Amino acid sequence: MSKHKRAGIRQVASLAGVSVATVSRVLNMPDKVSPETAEKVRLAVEQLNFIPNSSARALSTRSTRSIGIVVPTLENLVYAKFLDALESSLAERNYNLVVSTTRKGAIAESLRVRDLVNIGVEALILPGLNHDAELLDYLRRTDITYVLSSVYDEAIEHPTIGYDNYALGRKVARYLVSHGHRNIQLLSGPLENNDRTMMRFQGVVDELQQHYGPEYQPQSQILGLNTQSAYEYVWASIEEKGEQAFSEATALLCLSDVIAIGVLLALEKKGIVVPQDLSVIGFDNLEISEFTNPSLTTVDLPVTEMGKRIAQALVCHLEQGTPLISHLLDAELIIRESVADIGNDRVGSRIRNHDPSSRDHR
Amino acid sequence: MSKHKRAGIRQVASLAGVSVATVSRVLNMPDKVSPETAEKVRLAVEQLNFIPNSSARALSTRSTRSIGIVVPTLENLVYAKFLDALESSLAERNYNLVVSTTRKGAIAESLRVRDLVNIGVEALILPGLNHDAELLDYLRRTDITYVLSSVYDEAIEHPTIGYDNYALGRKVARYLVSHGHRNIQLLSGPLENNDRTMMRFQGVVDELQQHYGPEYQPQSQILGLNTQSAYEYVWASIEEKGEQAFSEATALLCLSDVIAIGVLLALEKKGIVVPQDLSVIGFDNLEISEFTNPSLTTVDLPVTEMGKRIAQALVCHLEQGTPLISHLLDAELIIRESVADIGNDRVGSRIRNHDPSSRDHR
DNA sequence: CTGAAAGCGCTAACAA
DNA sequence: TTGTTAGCGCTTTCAG
Repeated sequence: MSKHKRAGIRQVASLAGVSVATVSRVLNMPDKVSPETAEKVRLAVEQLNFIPNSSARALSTRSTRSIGIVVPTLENLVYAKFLDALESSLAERNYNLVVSTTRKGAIAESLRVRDLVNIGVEALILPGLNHDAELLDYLRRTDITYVLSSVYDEAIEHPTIGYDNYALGRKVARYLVSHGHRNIQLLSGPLENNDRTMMRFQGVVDELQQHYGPEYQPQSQILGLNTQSAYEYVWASIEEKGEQAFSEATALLCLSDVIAIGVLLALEKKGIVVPQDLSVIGFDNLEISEFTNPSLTTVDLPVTEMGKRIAQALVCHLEQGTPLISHLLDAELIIRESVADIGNDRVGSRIRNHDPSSRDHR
Repeated sequence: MSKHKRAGIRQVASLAGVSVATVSRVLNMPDKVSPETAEKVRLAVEQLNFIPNSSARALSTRSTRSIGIVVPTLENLVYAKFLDALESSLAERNYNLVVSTTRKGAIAESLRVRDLVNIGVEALILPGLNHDAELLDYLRRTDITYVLSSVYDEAIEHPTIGYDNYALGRKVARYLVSHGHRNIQLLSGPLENNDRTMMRFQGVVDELQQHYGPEYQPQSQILGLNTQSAYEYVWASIEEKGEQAFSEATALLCLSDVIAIGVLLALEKKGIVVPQDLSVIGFDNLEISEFTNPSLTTVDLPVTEMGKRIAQALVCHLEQGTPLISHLLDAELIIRESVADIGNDRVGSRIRNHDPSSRDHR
């Protein structure tokens, strides 16, 4: 196909009868050039199909205008939604997003970070708190701009922009408690290397223990982070134990909507009706969660807002040196139909009074 | 935070007591350097936290090792799955993926392409056949490597790597016909600017007309490409027309699983049982489609394979000049529970005989 | 408003 | 095996 190499700025310059400096000017600061000269140059650019060499420009301006992110996988709507918002916000500011995955953990995150750094991203976004110490150290030593997403932790030395997963865990548990649930079964994705899930888990447990005493331990089951494993787990449980598979529990608390949806579908298939027989609650608020039967009560994670905030924070830092500070984003509990109020006045009233002193009233 | 500027290759060289060429060698072809020197250099690199400037390298080697893709949005699992596979395959070959979205068409694709070209991607991936003529012309003029994904069309002058959406439309329609369906209602996402949907649509219509005569026209409804619009459409139809909302149709053919899922959920909510009362068939084979009630019969699009093929084709072209040729990928119909066989021997047998001559038998 | 020339930081001949 | 040096193609002073 291609024979002739691409035209460079000098070809353009000579064809337009001006200097390369002028060509560069019409490209980057057109108002500093007389309209006629500019026009001549534009013609030459057009004629030669000139595309400025981005590497040369980047080398000269020391700015690649690209930002990298490493996620476990793109096959997850929560990440997809976040990335979508991030990409949009970055694009508005003329930055590009380079995405990299660890293939669900199969490749070390630090390796992917090196790759991104080597191709010249100016900043990095890493979801979660849990990263290789060496990686974090590397980032600090090499003075690379980065922010941890999907989490908020002001105590930590890294900038975090996200939500408080622990608090959300408590919030969800509290909601269940306020609806009279005591025997709650937790269903979660893998905990290892996923601090967000872990924090939610811990939040749930702590909240339940606060209400039901320190010896209280909810049942829990760790599944894959997908609909299939949840579906199969519920299915198998019912096949095995029959009617009383979940008889000890009044609610299934799923740490992710993809799991909750698998649960809902399997329960339905098996004739267990939600929320009459069993309540289900999720995390993420996927698009579909509004339309399941019954619709799913879940936590709406502010991933779109998070994408915007991160883009803004990073760009301000890169361009104006604004310090990167942590942002806490609010996540709302979306109350729909999948949780029943199984009555429990004492607990209910205890919850309604939210200040610490109220606990002394019982 | 940062005061001291990053170390360059000369600092490393002088600290290691060697020349910059040697440093470059240990970085890029370690075996061409004596182990001792290499070690000295590595130490210096370590000590100075040296990160080679990617722009300088790219300028020198004229290779950015990055490939760009423009998609409408990331919030769609079909794209997400494709991107995931693409990214993995690219990463294996040491290329990076820069993703860019048109925000569901809000921004001109050609603009996003310019952005990608300006930051130096070496190749582009554009889904579908339908692109601005000027854009395609630009790509050809400027001699940028690109491939059209998610489609296959050997007649066209552009390299396409994907599936034959028209043929798939026919395949799905044929399946329905073979199960005795005649009154079929099509439910699709937006047709404008989406040649893939359009081709499927056309394939369905052509196949049906082949069986039921040229005057046959299936009912059809265009919806948004999401679960919500499908759900709401079905819901509203039933609210409005009651029992006979879909009484003319025996099957709902959805050109996308996200739509099929909304349909399934709404039908279920309204007490219409699939497939006894109405059959439903989809396109995409999302993870969840296997677990819906009933499970969804759908077309499994080979997006993972497509990602691999594209990565391979592009990299071979860039590195060895291998010509880019179109690849046709096979997409399988996954038969599950959502389509009933409503009997129709004549049609059934007509279908089973697949060669053209069989049509003369009627 | 325009041009000459000095980099930007690395790679790759070429020479030693 | 190692060093010298000339680019890579653009941006950006600094003069004019």
